[in-house]
Amino acid sequence: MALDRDQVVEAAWHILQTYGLGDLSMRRLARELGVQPGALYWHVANKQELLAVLAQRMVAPLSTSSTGAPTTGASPAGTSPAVADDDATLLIARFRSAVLAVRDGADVVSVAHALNPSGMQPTPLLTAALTRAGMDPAPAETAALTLVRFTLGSVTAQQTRESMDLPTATMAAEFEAGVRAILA
Amino acid sequence: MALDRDQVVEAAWHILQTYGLGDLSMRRLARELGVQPGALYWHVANKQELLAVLAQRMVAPLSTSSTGAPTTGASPAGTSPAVADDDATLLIARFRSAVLAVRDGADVVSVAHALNPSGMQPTPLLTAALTRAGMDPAPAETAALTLVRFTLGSVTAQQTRESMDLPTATMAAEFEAGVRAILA
DNA sequence: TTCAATTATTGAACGGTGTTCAGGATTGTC
DNA sequence: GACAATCCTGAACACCGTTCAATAATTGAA
Repeated sequence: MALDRDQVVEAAWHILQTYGLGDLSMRRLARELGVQPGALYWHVANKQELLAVLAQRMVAPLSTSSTGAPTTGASPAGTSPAVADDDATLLIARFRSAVLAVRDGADVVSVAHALNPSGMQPTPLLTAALTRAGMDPAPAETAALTLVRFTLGSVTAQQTRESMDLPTATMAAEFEAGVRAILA
Repeated sequence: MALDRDQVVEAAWHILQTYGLGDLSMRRLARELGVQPGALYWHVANKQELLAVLAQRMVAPLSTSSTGAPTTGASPAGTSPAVADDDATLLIARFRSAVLAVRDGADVVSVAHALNPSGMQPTPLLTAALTRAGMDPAPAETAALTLVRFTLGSVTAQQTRESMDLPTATMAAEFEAGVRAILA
C-alpha cells in the first residue's frame, strides 16, 4: 500500500523525538520508510514544510485542554483577577514542557513562532488568559510574546546544554523566576 | 606568507556579517582565503570552535565601554538606585544591537551563551548593574539570565523573519516592552 | 475486462557539506 | 647544509537537500 503524508510526518516525528534534529535528514527519513529520498517530495514540499508540521504537532496538545476560557459564566463574585494570571502561568509552563520533551524542540518551534508570532500557540491562548486577568488586549499580546520568546530562549539554552551533556539542574528554577518577573 | 588564526577568524567574520551563517562554510572560507579546506584545520579545531570565537567577537564591544561600574566613589548622595537600573536597560539594549547587527547573530551567540551562561557577556555586567541597583547577587544573576534569554529569543525571531523578508516593524517596541516588564 | 489517466516511486544526478590524513612544501635553527 | 617544526595540498569519506525523466502501480470509466 502506498505511502501517505501522515506516515511521513509520523516517521519524522519519531526520528526527531528519539535522535534529534541532526539525525532528521530526508535521506534518513526515506531509509526508515523503506523508500527512495525523492519519494518524500511527493508528500511534502520540502524539509522546511515538514518541520513546520512537526512544530504544530508539538504545540497541539496546548489547544485541546483544561485551560481554555470558560465560554459562559463570569468569575464568581469576589474572586481576584489572579485566577487568569495563574492560567497564564500554567499555559507557559505547559508550553515549556511540550517543547522541552522533544529533542531540539526549541529550534523547530522557534522558526514556526517567527513565521507567525501572534497566530501560533501558545500566544493566542496566553493573550486571552491575560485579557481575562484584566489587561487590555494590546499589552496582553505584547506580554504573551515576551513570555513565549523568553521561554524559547530558555529552552534553547537548556537543550543545547543537554546535547552536550552539560548540567541543567538550575534551569527549571531560572525559568520559573523569569516567568514570575514578567508577570509581575 | 603563512596564513594565521586571526586571518581565518577575520575572513569568517566578514562572511558571517555579509552573507550569513548559511554561507559560512569551511569550503567557502577556504576559497576566500585562497587555500584548501584542510588548511583551516591547522588553525582552528573545527567549525564549532570558530563560531564560538565569532560569538565572543560579537559581544566584545560590550566589555570595553562606558557602562562598567565606576571603581571608586559611591553614588552621589540623594541619587536614586534607578541609575544602575538604567545601566541594565542600556546594557541589554546594546547587547541586542550587537547581536542584531550580524546576520544570524542570535543563532551563533545562543550556543555560546548555553555553554557558559553566567560567564559570557552581557550576563556578568548585567548582574553587576542590577546588584548596584540594590538587588541581592543571586536574584540579580537570575534576572540577568532572564534578560539575556528573552533577548536571544526575541532576536532569533526577528532575524528569522528578516531572512525570509517578512516585516519586523513591531519587534523593537516588543523588545523594549519586554525589558521593562522584566525589570519592573 | 480492457485501457487510459492519475497517482506514486525509482534511480540517477547536481552541487553542495564537515572532517581526516598521508605526503609535500616551506620556514627557522644549529 | 642538515634537521626539525610548521604549514598546506590533494584526495578521499560519508554525508546533505532537491530535481526530474522514466517507470511502475493503482484507479475509474467504457
